[in-house]
Amino acid sequence: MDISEVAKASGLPASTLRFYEEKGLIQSNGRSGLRRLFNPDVMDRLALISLGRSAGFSLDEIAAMFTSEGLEINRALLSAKAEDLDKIIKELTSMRDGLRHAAVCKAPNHFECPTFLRLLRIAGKNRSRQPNQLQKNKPGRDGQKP
Amino acid sequence: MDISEVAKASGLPASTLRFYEEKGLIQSNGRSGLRRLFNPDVMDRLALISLGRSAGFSLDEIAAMFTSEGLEINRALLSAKAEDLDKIIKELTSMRDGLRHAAVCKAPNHFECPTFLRLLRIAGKNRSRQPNQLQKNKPGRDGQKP
DNA sequence: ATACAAGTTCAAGTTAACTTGAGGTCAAGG
DNA sequence: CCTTGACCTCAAGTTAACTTGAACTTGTAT
Repeated sequence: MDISEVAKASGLPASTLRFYEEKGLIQSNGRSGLRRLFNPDVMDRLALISLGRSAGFSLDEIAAMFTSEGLEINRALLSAKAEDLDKIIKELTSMRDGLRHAAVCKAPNHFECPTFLRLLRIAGKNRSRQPNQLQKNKPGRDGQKP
Repeated sequence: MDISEVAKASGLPASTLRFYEEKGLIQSNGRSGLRRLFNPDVMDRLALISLGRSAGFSLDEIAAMFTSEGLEINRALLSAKAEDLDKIIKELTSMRDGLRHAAVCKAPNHFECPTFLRLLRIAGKNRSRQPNQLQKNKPGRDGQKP
């Protein structure tokens, strides 16, 4: 596959694929002239990277999991991450419920609403987590220029 | 309250509080000499900011919710965010389960495990989300220098 | 044969959310 | 009075994860 095929199939811009290669997250297996050639199973790697990112691993952490012999995941690390995720899920669930409530709450302002305040208190307990930013919808930023 | 009290109570370094003030996320209500004085209810604000961050809002989005008259949340936005969260929760749940499985999976490598592959496919569907990075454990970085 | 779209490299730019550093101020204690 | 520590400002630095731009090369279509 050439880079644009991989880009298309993965939804990632070519620049990201090059960047990932440079980081050692994926490999191209040879060139045709200058052009990288990718083995189709790079798609699995990319899926795995995507998974890892979604699960909160940094690219460096993911790279560390892909040791020399393909993929060799540290099982303890997986378990630990699963537990992290579980915690996050519980918090997000509280927040979702809190948000849903706040959206329909009749109190004159949210600080007078006991439900909302309870939510705040839950959120307050977990100050240790960094953002999980959602992608901004910058229009037309897909790696293809018009 | 002076800034160090707020810092202590909130767990945030003073530099972050100043930064938040500059961004308009919190206000100090006056000075004693140079020093900022904070009204105790800044703590509620901070809790709300923490909540917002955890729920995936950027600081700018949060700032936009705190309109002139204290906090005046756009209810439609809240609902929308609740739905976003719900989606994220579902995905994270799949991932958590997938990770738990992978951690104990007997297959010689994860690509031969159908459960893991199913997980990959789930993760693959959701390439639009940015990381939710967990805080690195940099030791001794708490805003207090020795 | 030549144009050109699609590759390539490498360095530098971007964004969010802070942090760090240099240099300055002030109130209280010795 | 003078030192000290906690605070201040403002500019610049940091990190992750990419993106952009400039300048160059190449396979393919005309």
